[in-house]
Amino acid sequence: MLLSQTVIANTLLSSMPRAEYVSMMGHLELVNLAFGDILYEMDETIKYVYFPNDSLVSLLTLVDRHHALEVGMVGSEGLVGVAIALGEDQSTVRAMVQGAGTAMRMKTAHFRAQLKQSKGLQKSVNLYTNALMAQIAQTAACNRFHRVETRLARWLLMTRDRVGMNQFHLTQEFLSDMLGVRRVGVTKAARALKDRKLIDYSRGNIDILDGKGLEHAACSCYQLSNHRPHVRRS
Amino acid sequence: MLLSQTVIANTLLSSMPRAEYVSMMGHLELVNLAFGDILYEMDETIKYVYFPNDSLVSLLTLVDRHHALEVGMVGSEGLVGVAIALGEDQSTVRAMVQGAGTAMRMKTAHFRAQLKQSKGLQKSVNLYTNALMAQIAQTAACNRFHRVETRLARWLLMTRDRVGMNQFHLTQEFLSDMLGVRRVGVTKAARALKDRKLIDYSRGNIDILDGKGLEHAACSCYQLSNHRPHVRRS
DNA sequence: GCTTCTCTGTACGGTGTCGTACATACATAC
DNA sequence: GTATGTATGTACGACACCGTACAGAGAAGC
Repeated sequence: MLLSQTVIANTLLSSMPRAEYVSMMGHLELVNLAFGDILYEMDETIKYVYFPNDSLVSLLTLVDRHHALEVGMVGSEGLVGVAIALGEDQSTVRAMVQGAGTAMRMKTAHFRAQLKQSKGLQKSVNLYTNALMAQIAQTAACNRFHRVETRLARWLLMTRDRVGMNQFHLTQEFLSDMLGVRRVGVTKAARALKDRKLIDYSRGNIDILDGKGLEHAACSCYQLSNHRPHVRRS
Repeated sequence: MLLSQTVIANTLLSSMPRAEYVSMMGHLELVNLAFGDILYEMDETIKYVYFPNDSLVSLLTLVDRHHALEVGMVGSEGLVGVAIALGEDQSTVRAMVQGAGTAMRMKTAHFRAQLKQSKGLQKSVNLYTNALMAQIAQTAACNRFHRVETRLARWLLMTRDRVGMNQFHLTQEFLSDMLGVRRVGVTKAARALKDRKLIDYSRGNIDILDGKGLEHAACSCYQLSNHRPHVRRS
């Protein structure tokens, strides 16, 4: 793996003024994130903030000890642990690795110190926080009004955009916790998309066959929650 | 109305160091907010940030031109327009006055200038932003998993806590946009709560008869999204 | 080969909400 | 008092999803 290439894969970091980035490099640590890793639990103290490179992290809200629901998705465009930038020590959500890969991580104390002296980082993080908030709000409405099949399509597209590939490994059991539905509900929705030749899958290996078609099958929330942050941040 | 009393009703402002507050007083303007006023529309430029005193503001996400859903509720514990503090000029939600009353408002440019020189304000606003984000995430899950009757109970309690009274005026038509359900759905849920002697109402005049009982009828989300921010912020 | 485990598919009654239409009750204005 | 408008209540078929149970099908271990 080319370290120099990996280091700047996170756009929040790569878009920083060079001088600022250099000043924080010493505290950045490259780590491998494995599928299923829990970066932190709900109400748990945050020790590190993570800047995903090619990894992908889900933010989950847990309810009634039974149900889980994804409220946000963080890839190379963002950071995990915005609460730290907002002065809070604990997470209000579970952060779980949904796509294996690498990330840069930094101790919370160092991150806060860096934020104080780095205007560029501050600005990027703030804008990202706002975009994440918008994503969460959009997801909330989407989960309320749209059908599982539609939401699944949106979810797959958002994942594709962040991992940058049309194939990835995710079981239906896992997806049911993301979408907040039964596993059987995922089966039916996935089956429908498969029958329409938009995707293919087998034992967790998902393949997006027709991206354009899948976008058409997804709800308008995809356009909003996914593209808007990118446009705005530049 | 006693002005001096009204001015410090917003806890975000009243909890600031006195010196800082004095320095921003000149730019704070006392305004009356009427029920139904739209402070700003989705994707609209934010001209003022608002610090509600006894007023209450709903943050709504709009979907498919049909549906509306409340994702956040802002009373005297917060401010409307956190996006400004995060460096964004436009709102990603609609902000609508749900409870008439007064608020302090400030031009966005002044607010940003003030933020730069006032550490206390910065800290308060950041912590509130985090609490709001947690509220939105919790609401997202609640809307997904809990029934209308349960959510209505929670919503009424949250409103009560913010207006500080057991009576307020809200039609079922209005409530349907808050909860993201049909008006008829609200009727059935409200009727059930009425039959249980937890609330009473007539033509929009809602009266909470049994607060404790209503808390029992509400979901656990009420405890979390409502109380946690208060505990944390102090 | 066989067993075991994981992942996916199918079935079925139950229920919460939807969309729509219409009826009743109260409030206000004239 | 009558008319009009607003708020609430009732009805009914449709449907998306639930909870649960069980059956196949592919992968991995022995």
